[in-house]
Amino acid sequence: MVVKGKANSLDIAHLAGVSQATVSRALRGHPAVNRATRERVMEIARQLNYQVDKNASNLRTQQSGTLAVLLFEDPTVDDSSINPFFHSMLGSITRACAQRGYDLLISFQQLSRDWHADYEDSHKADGLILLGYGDYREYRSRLEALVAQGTHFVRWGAVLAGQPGLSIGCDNHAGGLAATRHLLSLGRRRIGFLGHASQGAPEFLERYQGYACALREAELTPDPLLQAEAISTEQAGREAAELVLARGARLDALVCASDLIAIGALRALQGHGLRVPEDVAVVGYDDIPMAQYAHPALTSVQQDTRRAGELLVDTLLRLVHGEEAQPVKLPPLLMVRQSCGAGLPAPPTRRSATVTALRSGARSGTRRTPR
Amino acid sequence: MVVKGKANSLDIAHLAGVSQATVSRALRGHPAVNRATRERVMEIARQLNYQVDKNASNLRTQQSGTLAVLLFEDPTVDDSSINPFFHSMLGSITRACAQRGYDLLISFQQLSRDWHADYEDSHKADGLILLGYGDYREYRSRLEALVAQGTHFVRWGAVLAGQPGLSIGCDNHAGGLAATRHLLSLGRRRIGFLGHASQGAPEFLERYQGYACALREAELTPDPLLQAEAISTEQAGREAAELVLARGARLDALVCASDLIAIGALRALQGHGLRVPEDVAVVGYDDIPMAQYAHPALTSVQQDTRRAGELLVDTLLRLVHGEEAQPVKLPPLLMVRQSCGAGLPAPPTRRSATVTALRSGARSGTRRTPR
DNA sequence: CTGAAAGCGCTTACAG
DNA sequence: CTGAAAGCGCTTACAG
Repeated sequence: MVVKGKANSLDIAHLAGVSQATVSRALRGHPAVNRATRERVMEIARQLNYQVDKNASNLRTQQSGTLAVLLFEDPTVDDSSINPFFHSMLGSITRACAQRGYDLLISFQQLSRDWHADYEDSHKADGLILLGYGDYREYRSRLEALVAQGTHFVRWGAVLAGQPGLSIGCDNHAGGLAATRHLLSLGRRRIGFLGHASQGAPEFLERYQGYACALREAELTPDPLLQAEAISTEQAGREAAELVLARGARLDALVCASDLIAIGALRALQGHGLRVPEDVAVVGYDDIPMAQYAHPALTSVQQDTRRAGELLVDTLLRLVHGEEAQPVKLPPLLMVRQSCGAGLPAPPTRRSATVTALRSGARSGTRRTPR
Repeated sequence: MVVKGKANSLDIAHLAGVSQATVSRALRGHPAVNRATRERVMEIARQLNYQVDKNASNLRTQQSGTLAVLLFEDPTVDDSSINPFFHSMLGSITRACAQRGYDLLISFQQLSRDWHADYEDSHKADGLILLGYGDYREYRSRLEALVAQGTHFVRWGAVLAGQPGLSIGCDNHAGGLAATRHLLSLGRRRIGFLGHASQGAPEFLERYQGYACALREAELTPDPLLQAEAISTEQAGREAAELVLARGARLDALVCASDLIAIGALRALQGHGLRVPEDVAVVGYDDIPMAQYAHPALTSVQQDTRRAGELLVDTLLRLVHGEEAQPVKLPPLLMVRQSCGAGLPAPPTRRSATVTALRSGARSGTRRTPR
């Protein structure tokens, strides 16, 4: 019962004394196969360590049993580090795929390069999961091309009307709203926003709009002096906070569009001698593992990555199978830790960051805006 | 020039007025193809958005152009979080694969379940990369099965003699040595070790041996009272530190077999009112992103994940192509931050953790060993 | 430089 | 319940 090299279904057929077609049926659990036959075939297959050749079966069935994740990274980010939030998503997608019997291909895409990557056209994957914060405008046309080609895909990100393809995302507006309401409830009034609140980053824009909405509920006006643009890196967060501080306007809290931005902001604030949360409260977004190790531990808006991964996979699979599928907005969850100052005494007499505080504070090493 | 559904090479052949074989040759860059012919074929392929069907070409060539990463997780770990160190490895492997024109399949393996996963037997991958800290003894027999089946694979981990297959790893002994020597050079003498220093976890064992070796160089003896077992989780680290503290022996530093263990230890020490690094210095291992956000920032032994990913991929590819390949031990790098107390004044008068300090310290919530 | 043909290892109507 | 046969879309000797 030794077969040189890898065994194939014909080898098994010979050994079992049946046709190759019957071997194939037995292995796939075709109901019409005689029970004794099936068991004999299965046993021989087991002994030979036989595995169906996926290339052959995929070629025949025109399916791949594989999904692909395309991870988009902002090219300005140091390419050795992925945003930790996407690591978490990746983990949950991988698990969801495995549970459903699909393999997962992963690919890091440079936004700059040509990318639809044609996993589906080349029959390497039945569908694509698109992950990443990038400039949305840059790749909208590419999404449209995917739709035009009939490629099956789902996108993680802002759920917008009139958007090509189907998106699954966190309710970013609700997240920005919750973070800001929480700060307001703690007595903060001069609340800033750090993030790239442009059309090109719809997730961040929605978080900003939630922030602005909460302020208006409290009859406050978002102050442009307390806002600065930042992509999702610690350095951008530090620079954005420096910029806001340099403007000298009063500030007692910061809502940050991501945890990396928030961690950068913490460093900048502390570098200026400001205490977090006593002088300036900070709230982040994503609840990456680092958030709880930040000092002080970062209050953050958590996205349910486990549920998100499952939804992305299940939704994509529905699309692949030609079923109806809906975009979904997942509710965010505010994780309250120390950086928002939730445990502090009543706020009225709290010192807040002013030009004075800024000038008297220790200078941090990296200063981008010389003013 | 419209073809219904996906175009295949025969469609192109008709449009170009050549045989399908010529299309295949032109597309693959076969040198014998007439230049004008090739250009015509390429242009038509481009217009049709044609992609070679990988299932067909792989079936024909008996290759897959794909590698697979199998990530093993300790089943006791909360399955929503992967050790951050492996995230970093995954990122670098993904990039290395992409650069070399290979696709990457990823799969999370439960140690408990059947796993060789047969990616190679089923022709889904040309080779496997095995990643993970698990109980080595549990899967040694599986490695042997892979070798027996002629599967191509490389393993990340301890490079041991007589081990099945080929391993690429960090020089764990050198890492443990460097961490401990550093603490000794700062005047620490009562240095403990937290990690699972058994045969089942050879990486940790090697780190332990480096630790013990450094102590002996300094004419000190590793004290079993200052050692405790821990798998690589924060909780295990906290519990291990609690256990050591509960024994009441004097302690002025801890070498931890991973950063997660070290972060757990920090919490336990601080929960007992001990100051890090003044009372007890702590050094971790892996230099995960969180290390620098720990409080105090964690001194840690860094593994060069970028180089590691490249080496894993290149070595596996050599194996796949039937070339010679060698195991490699990468040199570690000690990243000095605050937790080791490098910036502190001379040590002789330093308070150290004693039974007294323990008893008087605040109690942390989680206590595993009631003694 | 190009074409006709075989064949990679399956799956699945079609017959019986 | 089972077999003979076609065919998925390529690649590559073999001829010319």
